[in-house]
Amino acid sequence: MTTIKDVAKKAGVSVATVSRFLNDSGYVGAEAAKAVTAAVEELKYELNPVARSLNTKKSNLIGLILPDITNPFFPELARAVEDVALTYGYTVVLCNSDENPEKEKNYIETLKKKYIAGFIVTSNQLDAPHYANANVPIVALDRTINEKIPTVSSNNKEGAVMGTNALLERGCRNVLFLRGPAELNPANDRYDGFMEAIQNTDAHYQVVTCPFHFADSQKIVERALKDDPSIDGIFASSDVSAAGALKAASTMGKHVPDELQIVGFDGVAMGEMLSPGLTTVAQDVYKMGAIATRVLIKQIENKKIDQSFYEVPVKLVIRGTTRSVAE
Amino acid sequence: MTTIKDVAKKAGVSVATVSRFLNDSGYVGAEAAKAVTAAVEELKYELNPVARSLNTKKSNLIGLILPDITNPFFPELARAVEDVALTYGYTVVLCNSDENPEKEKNYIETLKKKYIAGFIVTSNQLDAPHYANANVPIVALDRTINEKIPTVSSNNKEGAVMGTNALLERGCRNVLFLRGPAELNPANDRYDGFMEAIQNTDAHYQVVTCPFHFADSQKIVERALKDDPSIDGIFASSDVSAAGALKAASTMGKHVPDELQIVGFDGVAMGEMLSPGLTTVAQDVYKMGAIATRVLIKQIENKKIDQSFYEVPVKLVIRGTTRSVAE
DNA sequence: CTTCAGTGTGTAACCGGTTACATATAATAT
DNA sequence: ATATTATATGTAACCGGTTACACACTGAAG
Repeated sequence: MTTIKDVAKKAGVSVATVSRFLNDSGYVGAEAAKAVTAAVEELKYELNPVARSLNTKKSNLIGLILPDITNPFFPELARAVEDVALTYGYTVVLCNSDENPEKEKNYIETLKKKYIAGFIVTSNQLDAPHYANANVPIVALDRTINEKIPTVSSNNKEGAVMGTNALLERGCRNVLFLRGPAELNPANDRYDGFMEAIQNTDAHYQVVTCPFHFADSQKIVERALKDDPSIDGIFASSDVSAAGALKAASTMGKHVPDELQIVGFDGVAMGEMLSPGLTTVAQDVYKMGAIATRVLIKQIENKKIDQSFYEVPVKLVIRGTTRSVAE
Repeated sequence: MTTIKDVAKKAGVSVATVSRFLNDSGYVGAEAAKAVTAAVEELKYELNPVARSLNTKKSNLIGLILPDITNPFFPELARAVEDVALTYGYTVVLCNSDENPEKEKNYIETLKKKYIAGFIVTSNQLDAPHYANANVPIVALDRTINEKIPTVSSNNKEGAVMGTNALLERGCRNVLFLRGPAELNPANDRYDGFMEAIQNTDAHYQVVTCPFHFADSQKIVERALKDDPSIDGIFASSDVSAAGALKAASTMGKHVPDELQIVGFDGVAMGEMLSPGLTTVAQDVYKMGAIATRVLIKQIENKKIDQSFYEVPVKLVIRGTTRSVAE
């Protein structure tokens, strides 16, 4: 392995000059620069990032902390983070937290020892001290941590309004809202949007709390449909729940979309694979991940960040679980 | 930050003794050991992994190279790798290669500079030199790289036999096999299994090559169904293709499973969300990832590995896209 | 002709560990 | 009693970089 010393010798300068040249810091004369360039080229020198880290107490590692990569929402996020990180020369460490604060804290501690550059975090531990006091750049994704930490999120409330209206415009008069867990910020925002859209309307509605879990959602919807067969529209706070609802409709012989219309929220790929295809409020998950990563890198590189809250617009994707709108 | 020197001073010994004690290498007297333990405790000393890496040219980083985390097959794998890695004190770096050899090579080079401990690789670049000559522990997942590199894989061939028989036992007489891309080892094994199971049978069959892609699969199946309406069974080499087939059946008004039965391969979570639920040959993806990681870590820690090929059994999961078996 | 800021470069300390080597003592073998 | 081995520890070099500091030179300002 060739080191900076080899380069220095070959170029006939000191290691300090080579280092300065490589880091574009301090003064380096034109001749020295040329000699170093040539030596680097000839020896195929590549800087040792570990040695650098030890000095600078910095690295190009980014930690991505998420509850569970297995949840269909996250892979796309991870993909975006990795893509953007790569173009900026950063490397992504994957951390499944299972929403467990101990695990999160552990990751943070472990990676800080490696001089991790920063974290992108998706967590429900809203105001956990290990984030607030982490003393390392952080960007929160999809869920607010605290005011000092930049957040990127979907426009959940507006999305919920859009989704609700989609159902109403298509003739639903008795809507079941599948509300996500109260600990989740986005779930609350979606709930607010739903309420805002439906409240001054003559439509009936009911709200049921429902985890973002397929089988549970299915069960909950089956019961709701049994209790009130006149439900003609379901707005689920997540696509997984919507899939559960669709399955419930299928097992109970409710025809979708003729007897029952369903709208999901998320826009995961699975939605189009269902039959009928799932109408949903699609988040631009990739974009969220990409923005989060760029904002994080700006923070890391001490560049000014213009805002501390980024809201990514959401889009209604009409597929087969809703009818064409009545004029 | 407290360093090994602080500990040495506090314990009244030299840094060498502290290091030896911490690494359990060389001799350390009982008194010294006690003093060091106390000092570590009192100062809350934690070893700096970067400094250690610089010396030892080792790290506890594991690279996970996969085509695209967005592909529903991989998140579960990643999850398993991360889980196991964590219990052994390793950290996982996520690498989306897009099957691009340049990107793969790049990751390997970049991470080797960080003294990465090893790689888990899922790649189609079967005999790529950057793997064969990587000079770092590697375990291949799901796809064979070369003979020297341990591989863990599903029992694809046997699984395909099971899937085919499931269709035949349930009365299919004209089976369409959706064959995966020829570059993929598992696709070939599944094809072999299908052929073996169907060949000495009086059932008709046809084989169509079909990428592991939903919309493409749907289109291909729609055409096949149009060309030959007597097809009464489809065995897809992947669940995503099976989902496409199911969708095709739905758009063409073929009732599943009465007129057409479908079996997939993979066992991804999406399968149960479809209506009807997808009958599939399920791989134990988590187990594959877990085994791969353990084998890799054994390699890293220079422990003997008993075999170089691990085959994880596959399981037939019967759901709604197949009928109950005729007696 | 000083003085001083800007430019260019090298020496050596330092980041926080590991480890080869030297040295010393106690235990065992011959 | 002496040689040999196992145990125990410290000193200092080293891993491969960064950077504070000292020093030298140049050109412009006063």
